Amino acid sequence: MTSDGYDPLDLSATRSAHRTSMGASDACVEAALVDGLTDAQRAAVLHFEGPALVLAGPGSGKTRVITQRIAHLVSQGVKPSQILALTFTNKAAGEMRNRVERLLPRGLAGGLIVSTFHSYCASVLRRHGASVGLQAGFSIYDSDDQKTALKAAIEAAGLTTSNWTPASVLAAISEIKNRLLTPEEYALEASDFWSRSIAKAYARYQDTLHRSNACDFDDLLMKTASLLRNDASVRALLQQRARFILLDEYQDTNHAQFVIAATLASEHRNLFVVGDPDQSIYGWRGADITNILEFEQHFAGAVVLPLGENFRSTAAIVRAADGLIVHNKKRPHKDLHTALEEGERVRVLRCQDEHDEADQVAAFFEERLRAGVPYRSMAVLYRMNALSRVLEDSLRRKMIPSIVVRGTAFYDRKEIKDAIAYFRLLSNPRDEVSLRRIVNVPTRGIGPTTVRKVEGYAAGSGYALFDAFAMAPGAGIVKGKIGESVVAFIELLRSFQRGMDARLPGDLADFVGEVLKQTKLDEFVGRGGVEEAERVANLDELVSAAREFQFIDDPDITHPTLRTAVCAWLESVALIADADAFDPDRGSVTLMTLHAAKGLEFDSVAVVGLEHGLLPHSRSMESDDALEEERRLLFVGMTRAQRALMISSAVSRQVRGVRQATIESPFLREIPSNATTVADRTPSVDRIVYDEPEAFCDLDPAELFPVGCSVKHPIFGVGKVEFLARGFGGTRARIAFRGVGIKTVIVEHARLSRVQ
DNA sequence: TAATGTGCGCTTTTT
DNA sequence: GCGCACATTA
Repeated sequence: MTSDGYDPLDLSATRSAHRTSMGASDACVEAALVDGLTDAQRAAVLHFEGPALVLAGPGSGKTRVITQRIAHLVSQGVKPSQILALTFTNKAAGEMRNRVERLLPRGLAGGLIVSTFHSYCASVLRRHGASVGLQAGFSIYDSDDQKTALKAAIEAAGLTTSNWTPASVLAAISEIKNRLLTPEEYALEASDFWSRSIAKAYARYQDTLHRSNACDFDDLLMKTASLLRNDASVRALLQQRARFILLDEYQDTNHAQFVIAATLASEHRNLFVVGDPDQSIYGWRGADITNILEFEQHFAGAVVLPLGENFRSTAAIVRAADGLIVHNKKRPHKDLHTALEEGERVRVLRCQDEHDEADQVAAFFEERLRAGVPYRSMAVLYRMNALSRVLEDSLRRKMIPSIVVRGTAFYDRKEIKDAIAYFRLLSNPRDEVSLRRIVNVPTRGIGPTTVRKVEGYAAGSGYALFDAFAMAPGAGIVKGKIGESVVAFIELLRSFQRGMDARLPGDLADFVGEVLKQTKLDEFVGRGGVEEAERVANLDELVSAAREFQFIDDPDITHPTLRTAVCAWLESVALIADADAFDPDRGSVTLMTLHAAKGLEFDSVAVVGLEHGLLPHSRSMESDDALEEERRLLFVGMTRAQRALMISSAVSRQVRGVRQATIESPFLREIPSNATTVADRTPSVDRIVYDEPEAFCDLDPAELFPVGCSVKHPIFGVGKVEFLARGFGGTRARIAFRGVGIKTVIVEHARLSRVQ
């Protein structure tokens, strides 16, 4: 995916290929498709049948290869409806579809599926989910909903929750689901206390999801995989629709995705995957890098097509990035090169603090603007979202327009989640998470005690929770004012449901507005001051979002109703990706995480926060694999830049309210000095401290100064190490100094030495 | 039951 | 620095 059309170097000779193809005959299309491609690109585009792996380094034109290959297949007479292209984000899918449509004569792309893995699975399950226990209106739970469901499941099962956090349990469950193990299967292999507890929690959690007619992100994949395995007729149908499969970002697929792809491809064996092991950055989400490394073993007779030439970045940037990534031990040898000019060196900046750093980023962008580069071709990348605030402020002060790319930010707001919960409950009354969420929002007197009563009634009678609420007043479970309130609540929802079945898809936005009004949700969030007014504005924004939602008629559904549209809208909202919010046409500098930047390119890029504990992140420093993934993350960031790259760190940084001294990222020392210019903005006193201990940056402080050892500190004297903890900015050691008392120091800074 | 106050703990990346 | 869980008061 390309960020924009701005391209001062005309870095690629192939960009104009599509322009000559409009309305041309098939033969002309054919010629135009390969015109201007390199030999390697042409080989990939012209690849026809059989499995193929395209090893596409950064900037090697992989999106072009995929789109032109699709067009090529169609020009060869392959029906678009037999081509399935899967990407990582909706944005990438949309972009790819657009490009293909531009390459083909008008209307020829009909029936082509270009989608993300998750939305492809969701649409498969909408249609065929019954045999894996999903009804059409099923809800898709995000991590917040997952937490709620897990808590409810654990509570209902009477399991103790101390010692484990919902997040860690969910991470474990996610890992199990990626391995495609059901609760029963996992229980068989669970032997120790922890895994047996997880097995129980997993089983209960799945019960809750099943009762709620809901699935989480992992279920979308897992249930599709199991559907393909167990239902021969659905398998045959989907295989037939997938005569040619193209997978983008193959290095980031997990086991479940591998199984789905392999099953779909097993009939026709036309699996064409594109990826780069050096850009695998989702290992923490279950991505399995061996999928791409062992592609040839998995698919006999596979063709491997390397695209090594970088058409994006100038030579200095490529040299810097390559110099970094060669430090990864677990990687196939790969040559990264460019024929482009040397260009300017990578600017390495050591700043005083995060404000200084942000100002330097602003200065960098102002300089690039003077060089004729528009703001939309500039980006700041960082390891975590929390770093965006300071950058935003600084850019705003300098009058530099900027936008933070975070697709889910809007839908993370409480009032928006509440609103969405209403619609989820309307399309799926079994959705317990949504029901619990809004049963008393706005407050209508149905508090926790009432909910618990009805819950007990549901458990005893076998009713679904929603039905139990509907029956409770009549059954005398809830009485008086509360009973009336429950009746009114249920009746309100039922009237909305009748509307959903009677009205047409075009009424979506109006309906959304009506529900917000009649539930009085807008009034409820609006009472109060300025912040509350903003919440109301957000709800209005939700109505606008619904208005902009394009409901695409599904040829399989003869009479789409408003219900169909609500369902489709909810699905699109659930599967939104952070990167989807990226819009290069806004004329602003882009701020986003390194993860979200994958697949994009910009003339000028600043990567900030190159500090030990931040990049590499402290949570990634326990294993070599995780550390290598952090290195790949920086590699991805650096290779986004076409002509100017700045990477920076700050000597001191405030993280969640606490200012801390930092040390430079070890990655900085891996970047070859013949590709960089270094500027140190810190006072010389600090420099002495930070330049000296380079030698032991690589060594594990825990090994150097283990708990119990005696150390000497230049100020506090001799003491004994009591405790070590890794954290932001390095390793903290609690040391009991003789005559001074207990002090906590950052090992990397404190210039400690061992004494016997 | 609702609204407000207080203390505690955690702390990345995201479909 | 923030959000969540729990406690207190009307």
